[in-house]
Amino acid sequence: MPELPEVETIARSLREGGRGSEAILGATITKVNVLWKKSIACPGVPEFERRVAGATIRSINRRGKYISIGLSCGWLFVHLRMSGDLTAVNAVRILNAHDRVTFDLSSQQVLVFNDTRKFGRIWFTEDPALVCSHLGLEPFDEALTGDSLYDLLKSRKKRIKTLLLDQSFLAGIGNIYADEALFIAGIHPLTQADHVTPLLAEILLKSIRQVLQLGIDRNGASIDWVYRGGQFQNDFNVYQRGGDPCRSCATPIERIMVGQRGTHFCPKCQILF
DNA sequence: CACGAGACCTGTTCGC
DNA sequence: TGCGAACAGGTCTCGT
Repeated sequence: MPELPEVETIARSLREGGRGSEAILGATITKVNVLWKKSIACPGVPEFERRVAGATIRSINRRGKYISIGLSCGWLFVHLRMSGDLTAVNAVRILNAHDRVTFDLSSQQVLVFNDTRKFGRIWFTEDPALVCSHLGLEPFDEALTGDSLYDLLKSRKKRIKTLLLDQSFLAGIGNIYADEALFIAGIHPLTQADHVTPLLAEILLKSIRQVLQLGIDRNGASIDWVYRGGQFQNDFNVYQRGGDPCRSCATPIERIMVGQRGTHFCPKCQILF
């Protein structure tokens, strides 16, 4: 499910409360319950439970599509992959279907990792680089400019859509926001990255930031049963609109597969460079 | 280096 | 109505 705006929304909810979550900053983890062992990426489950129990939650942030939770003794990183969710609720709560890991808190709350498809993973580490050193720049990083994006693109032969999904290129963009950003930019998803000119790179960066910011403003997108509360799905121009008329020129939106991902675009508004 | 296929998983939707 | 296929917001690994 979650791309940058959804992960940002979830992290903010845990930090400040909202979207069905309570704020948990300052709480101490009293007990860890691992219900699906594979949800723990590292270290092993016994060590994970032992080391995380007793830790105090000091910070909650986002890096790429990871939620980073700063503890008194290290870091928790949570990647929600396709169907994960992380919420904090009052302790009086019955176990729900697909709950994979729960953290009992001193504040009479429970932090719950729920993940239908079991793709999500949680890491505990003392060294954040171990988990996220492979990530590229944040799309809103001030160091990222039209010029620097052009520099990153000019020697790459990949299709632009594939590159936008590459987390070591930029961190946080997923299938929805890649399609939406390329539509705003007027760039065909199959355009080879090194065909993007400096001017196009400038336009693409603005488009990426525009759709991500709108997504954040709408609390993310909620498409089906997985993630609720977001409203960005009402602003889709192309994603899941195959066959529907383009909002700009009325040409039917096309759907193709790019790198085994459903890809949506307007064949008239988006130019293959 | 770039791409496609397959794996990891469960649930919903679509076509016959 | 039933049933199998296709598809889903992600990422890793392997073969070409």
